Amino acid sequence: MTLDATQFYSALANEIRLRCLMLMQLEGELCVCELTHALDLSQPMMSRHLALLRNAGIVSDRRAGQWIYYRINPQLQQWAAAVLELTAQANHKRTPFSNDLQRLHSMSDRPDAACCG
Amino acid sequence: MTLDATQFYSALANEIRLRCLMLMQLEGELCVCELTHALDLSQPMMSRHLALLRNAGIVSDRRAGQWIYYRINPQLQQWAAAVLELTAQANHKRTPFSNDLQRLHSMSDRPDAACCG
DNA sequence: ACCATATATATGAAATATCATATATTCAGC
DNA sequence: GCTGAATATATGATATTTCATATATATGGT
Repeated sequence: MTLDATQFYSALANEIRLRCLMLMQLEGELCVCELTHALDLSQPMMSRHLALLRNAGIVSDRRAGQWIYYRINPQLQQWAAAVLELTAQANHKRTPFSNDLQRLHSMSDRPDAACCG
Repeated sequence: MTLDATQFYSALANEIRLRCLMLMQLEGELCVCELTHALDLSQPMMSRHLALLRNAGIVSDRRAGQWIYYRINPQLQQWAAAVLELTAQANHKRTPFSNDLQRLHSMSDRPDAACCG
């Protein structure tokens, strides 16, 4: 069950997945539609990348009604969690991450995960 | 000149390159023949992966006579350097990294980089 | 309660793009 | 010319994307 380093970095070696992870790192829990909107991607493509992250144990998911929320897996090994945190701190003001955050915040009809999940 | 996060993680997303980086992180400067021996790979293959790391700005090289020494680039962005350090700390006792270190240390006729570089 | 419909997400299969490896060759310094 | 190292090319393996379709939950009308 232990995630090895190469597998971990392979998951991060894709811009779409890294952008998702950065958003989760900064915002906590996000549903698929929020991520899809923030990154301006097709839903199947987002679903594919989230499945990969989920199978690697990097994110965990939770269903709430019709929505499925993803977050950084709270059981992720400490060093890997630290890597994600470092990456977010150092890069969140740079493209494409800052744009994603902006698109997320300007989304109307967001399900209210952050406040009452 | 700034290394973006996706490019950085793409470089780490390969076991051979990660093993090289871990050795450099732990041992400092190493020449191609030491890396080739420690990882038990062909020279052209090692050269190819080192070229990728060099082009990405993650390692720097220095010629000394017939040998070329590689190290983690001292000008690597701080967050990326911290990621490598974290990864080494958390993983150096695990396979395959521990085996590489052992093979390196048991190599005879090592060029004497560590002591008089 | 039942049925039709809408919304959110996941997945199978095929097409395409990217990456890794092996072999042969070349280059640079002694 | 020998040794350490880099590059070129061909080939095989993996990853990514897209489209079509499937599942699961919610909603409105009867």
